[in-house]
Amino acid sequence: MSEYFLPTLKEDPREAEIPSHKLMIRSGMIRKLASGVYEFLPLGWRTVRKIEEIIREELDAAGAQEIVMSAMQPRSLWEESGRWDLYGPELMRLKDRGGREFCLGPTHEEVVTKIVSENVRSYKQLPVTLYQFQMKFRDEIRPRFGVMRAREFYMKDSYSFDADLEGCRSSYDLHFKAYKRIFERCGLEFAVVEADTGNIGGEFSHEFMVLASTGEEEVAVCSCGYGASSSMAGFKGPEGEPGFPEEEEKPLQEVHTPGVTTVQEVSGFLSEKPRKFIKTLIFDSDKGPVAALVRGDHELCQDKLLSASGAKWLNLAEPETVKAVTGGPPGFSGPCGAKIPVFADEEVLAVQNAVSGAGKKDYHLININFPRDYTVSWKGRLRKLQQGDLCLKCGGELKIMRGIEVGHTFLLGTKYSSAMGARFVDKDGREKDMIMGCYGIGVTRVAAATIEQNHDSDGIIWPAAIAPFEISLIQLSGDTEDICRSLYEKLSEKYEVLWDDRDESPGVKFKDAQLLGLPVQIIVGKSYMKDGKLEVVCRRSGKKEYLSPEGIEEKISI
RNA sequence: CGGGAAGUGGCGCAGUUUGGCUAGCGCACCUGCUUUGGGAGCAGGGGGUCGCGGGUUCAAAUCCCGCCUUCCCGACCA
Repeated sequence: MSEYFLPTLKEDPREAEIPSHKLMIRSGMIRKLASGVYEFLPLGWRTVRKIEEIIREELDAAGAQEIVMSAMQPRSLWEESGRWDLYGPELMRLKDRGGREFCLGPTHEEVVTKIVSENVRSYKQLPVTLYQFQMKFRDEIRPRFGVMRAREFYMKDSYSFDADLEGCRSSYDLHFKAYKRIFERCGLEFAVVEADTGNIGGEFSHEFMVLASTGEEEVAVCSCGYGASSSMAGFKGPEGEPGFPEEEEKPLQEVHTPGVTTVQEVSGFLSEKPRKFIKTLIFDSDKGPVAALVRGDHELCQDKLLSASGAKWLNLAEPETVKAVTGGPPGFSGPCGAKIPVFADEEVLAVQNAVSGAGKKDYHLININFPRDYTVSWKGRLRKLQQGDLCLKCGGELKIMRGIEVGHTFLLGTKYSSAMGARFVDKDGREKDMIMGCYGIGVTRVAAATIEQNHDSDGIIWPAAIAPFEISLIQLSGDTEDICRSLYEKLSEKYEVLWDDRDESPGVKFKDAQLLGLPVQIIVGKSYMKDGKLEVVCRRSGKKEYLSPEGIEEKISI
């Protein structure tokens, strides 16, 4: 260790906020070069390679084959798939000296599809699954939390090509199972959830989420095993809602509500519960303005509106647009007499004698009833999941948890193969599009997620499988160098040992050992000088035993 | 991109409000001596364009203008 490049820090770096980020910097795993761009130092890279090796073993066992593709990709390739324009500013673009345009790959569907389409002609050559480890580049809108959301990050991506959907499902399944084993072997507590396919596209997908309070995404999980990302989760509202009995329909009435716009304000002004409100949101989209209705105590899920409307993009409308479409300024929009398509969350329609904006400044309508007073062009699920909602499969209460997305599997279908002409000749002699799947694991993110789940106030507590080393050999007082050297040599035959032979005070060595969090610490000091015993400490439990050095390599378990 | 905060030796910070002596503290680093079980002690020492550029002033880390970088929140709730 006196020769190992391992700069540890006593104090938390100012830039770091969450435990994994602080600890990765303090323990000398990583350093920052620019926002969202990190270097991996020897200790950090060892852990990355451990994770990489676990992934490699499981994917090889599942029949996938490792390759390495270029990080730099020509614009023309991305134009074939249509993503040069679609991917947006997240795509890192550059030009060579001749002015030819390239991007730094954020993912490799285009490249791998080209490779396979150029080299596979017959169903006899299918299925094939290729994977690689590589630095990926995404110009994130806001990099944060160290390597958790970085602009340059190490990723494993694989791609499967099959002759038919059934084959693709089994390729998908092989990956799905391999992923479960990978994350189990890494020692992670995780949930698998049904997820949105986002701009990768495809038929369906699953996210592998490491559960942690610092997670960036919300997921819904049920004790019955069902799990989904919060934007995808199927759910129903809680049963029986006390305080809202069936009511007589009352006549529609306009009330003066000067200057009050938000549900909360109007609710206070009229002494009505938010539950009685119809929140009306006006959006601009590529298909023109649309209105979305959710109950006052609910929140709109924009992803759901996006898929319901079939639009490519949606933005909350500017005040001028709101005025033009509803007749009133923002804050006074309502569903009655709407002239644009209205998308309603199904729970809105059940609200009796509801309150909403009147479509003119400083007025709201009360006693709105469906379908008497307004119509909708679409009804379904638009609102966000919230605490208390019930599982569609078993009726149990869904738990909303935060998670870190470490893996994502997609059944792509023919999206890329048809766009890029990846075809083969099938048994029947006809040319068909290959059916694809793609599968990613954020390797560097796995390292960070592991620390989020495994740390205490002293430092990291590595699961043995991905710890950078397995044993901290801590050499203390004076005359222990020789015994340490022989221990180091003996233990190294079986374990990965980090020998702290630095000329530092005991306190420094203990603190650093706790910080680095290797599973087992072997301390050679007082007890050895006194009665020849080594002190063996488990980092996770803190349990100590005193063992003699003879046959020590057989006596410890990691 | 909108809002907030911040940039001062390697790291963490004070100083800026109210301009003024040689820019300071802790840690780290170097030398020597002592020390050696929970981030050692003493003595000596090295290291700073105070983010960058411009301006105001007799005088700028400090005031003004512009820019850059970093972090946090948001980027959908009418």
